[in-house]
Amino acid sequence: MSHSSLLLRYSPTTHLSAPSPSENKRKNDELLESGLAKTKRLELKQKCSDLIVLGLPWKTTEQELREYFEPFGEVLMAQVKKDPKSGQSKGFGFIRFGSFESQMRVLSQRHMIDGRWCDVKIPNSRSMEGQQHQVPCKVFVGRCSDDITPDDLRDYFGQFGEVTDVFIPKPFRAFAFVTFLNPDVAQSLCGEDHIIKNTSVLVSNAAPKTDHAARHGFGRGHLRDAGRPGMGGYGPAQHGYGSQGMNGGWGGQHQSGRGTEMPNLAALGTSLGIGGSMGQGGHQGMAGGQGPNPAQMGVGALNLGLNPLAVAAALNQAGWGLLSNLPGQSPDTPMAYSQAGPAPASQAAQGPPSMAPSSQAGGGPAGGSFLNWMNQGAGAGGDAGMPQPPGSQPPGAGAGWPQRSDQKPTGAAYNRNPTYDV
DNA sequence: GTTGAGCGTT
Repeated sequence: MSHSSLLLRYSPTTHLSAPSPSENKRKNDELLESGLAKTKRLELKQKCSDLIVLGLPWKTTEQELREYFEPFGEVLMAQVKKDPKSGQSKGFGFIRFGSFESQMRVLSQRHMIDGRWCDVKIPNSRSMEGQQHQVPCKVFVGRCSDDITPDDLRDYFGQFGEVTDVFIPKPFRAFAFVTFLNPDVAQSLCGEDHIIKNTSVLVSNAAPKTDHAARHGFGRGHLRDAGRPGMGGYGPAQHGYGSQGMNGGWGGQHQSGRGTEMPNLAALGTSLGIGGSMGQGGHQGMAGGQGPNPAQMGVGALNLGLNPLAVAAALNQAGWGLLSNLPGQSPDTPMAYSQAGPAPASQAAQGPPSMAPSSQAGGGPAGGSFLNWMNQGAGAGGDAGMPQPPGSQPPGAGAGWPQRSDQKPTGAAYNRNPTYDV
């Protein structure tokens, strides 16, 4: 199924069980609420944070660092970490942008600074924060009867949107988890009663996993009620996208080996507004060797000139888990995006290696990487939309990463084998 | 005066 058809099919009002008038009112409230939550989600997601710049030349000064990044937008802070005694640079620094758009733009590519390729990332000290704002794709299904199978749940909930995972604890505990591709679908179902196999089940928010120790021992005793493990449920808790813990969050894996609770491209599409608009690469207007001025590019995801795949990759490395190693993913979903994006003419040669499961070996730079491919413009002409400060685009770039003899490939771009986490 | 994966004295 294509992504677009999924979105078209999604309707918050499509439910089998007829809601009572009072339920309808509540439903309206919830829709309102969900809108607010969505807004908040957006705000949370668009907060700037400091960015770490790895791989700086020893000689690069803070002034030079700032000057390099200024074409991307207002630079609020630029610092090069140095040894206090010698004053010698440690080879990395931090920058802070005034706008999220600038941040995204910078995160989505590598940077040639003073002759070295540098990686810009969300620093580890901050990367967990993003995970607290993840959108729950998973719902809790309470009051399950013991004759409801995973397939039953998959079939039933499949009418609302693509189901990416189903989990029924064993031994039987009268509840289950269903994960949707689209977090909006998941949210739209929360608080509703549904009838499956003549059983009325209650759908509510899946609580973040916070207490691994308790779960380990099948800690039924500490559950607040038999139908609701952990905290959350629906209601006021819907306001809170931030999970309490730094670990777990919304990303329970259920030991199923194909965890899909992380935010995905569908979430991106709905919350950043880029879904279904993957056109022909970047803005041609940015092409040309002139000094780019990314700050003048339109704001709003649709006008960012960002390749959605690039955004996904950026968010991924920003700790939002959009891409991950999921060897067990269904084979059809990635294609929905690979088709939507600009198809590289020579995709076999320079497409994201992760598209091909066979390219997992080693995880080295051989054959490039997703980010690699992305930064080449993700295909013909795609990099026209990427700001390329003077000097950042070496001659011949686009045919592959420049491989400097004195600089080995660094960072996640080479260590990962991202596959689409959708 | 060297180095090249990492993660921020305040």
